[in-house]
Amino acid sequence: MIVNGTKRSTTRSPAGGRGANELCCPPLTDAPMSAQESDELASILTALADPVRLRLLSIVAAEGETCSCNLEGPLGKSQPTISHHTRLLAEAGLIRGERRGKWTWWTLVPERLALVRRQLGGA
Amino acid sequence: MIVNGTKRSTTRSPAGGRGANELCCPPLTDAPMSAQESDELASILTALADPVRLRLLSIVAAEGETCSCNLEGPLGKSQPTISHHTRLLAEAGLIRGERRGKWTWWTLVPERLALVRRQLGGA
DNA sequence: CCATTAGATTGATGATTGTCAATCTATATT
DNA sequence: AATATAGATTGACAATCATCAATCTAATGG
Repeated sequence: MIVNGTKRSTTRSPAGGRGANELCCPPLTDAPMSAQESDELASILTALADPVRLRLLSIVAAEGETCSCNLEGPLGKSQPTISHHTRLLAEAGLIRGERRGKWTWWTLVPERLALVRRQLGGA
Repeated sequence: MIVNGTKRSTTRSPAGGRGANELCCPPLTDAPMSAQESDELASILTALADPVRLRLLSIVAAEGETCSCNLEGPLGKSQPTISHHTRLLAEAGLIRGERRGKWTWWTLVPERLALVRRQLGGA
């Protein structure tokens, strides 16, 4: 079922040639990153580098599963703006959306956050 | 000694009211973030969310200590551009610069990266 | 079938950002 | 003092981004 960030052109997984929970690359503190590695990580970090999206993400994580209508209020943003942010987060593979009836239910993709932590020099 | 990112107007530490290695906040996956928390984290993530800066950071981490002149070549960017990026990373508290003679020596601030990892849902 | 509701899409606008040429500052060397 | 070198600063420009009003799509309820 097609929803939000899932309308990407290619058939690639969330974003970048790997599954969200695959190992990928060593921490950036271990060895100089390649241009490709840095491009991929930067694209995920760009999705995270916004106050509204960080709070959105934390709400989704806290609620376990949330529809967009539960986000507009707490975040104080318009419906199109929320839709925009959920789309960016989904394209980055950080959340997943599932359409059920009128609502889209968003859930966290914890492995994706774990990948970021690891590449950021995770222990 | 005044160098690069250190020219900020206030007397605050690296960026945000805390020292780089202080505890601050629980992971974003534990509870909804406040607007202030998300602003602070987003500002660090914004500094990280660029391919050139990620590679710059990984080179500094690998070398242990590097002058700007060792960055222009590997990163393929002009001198002002490198200076711009080191400044942003320093303002975010992710690297520290020390002027010695003609050179500025950059070092990683690992606690700052650790803080980001923890807030990103670190174990 | 019509009205309502959730949310995605489009288009426009103001703000931010990455980049570099040109310039400036400070240090080192002769 | 004159020259050279490392790097910071300024100014400009194109590209990207966050935001929202307006519109469109799809599903629900009468």
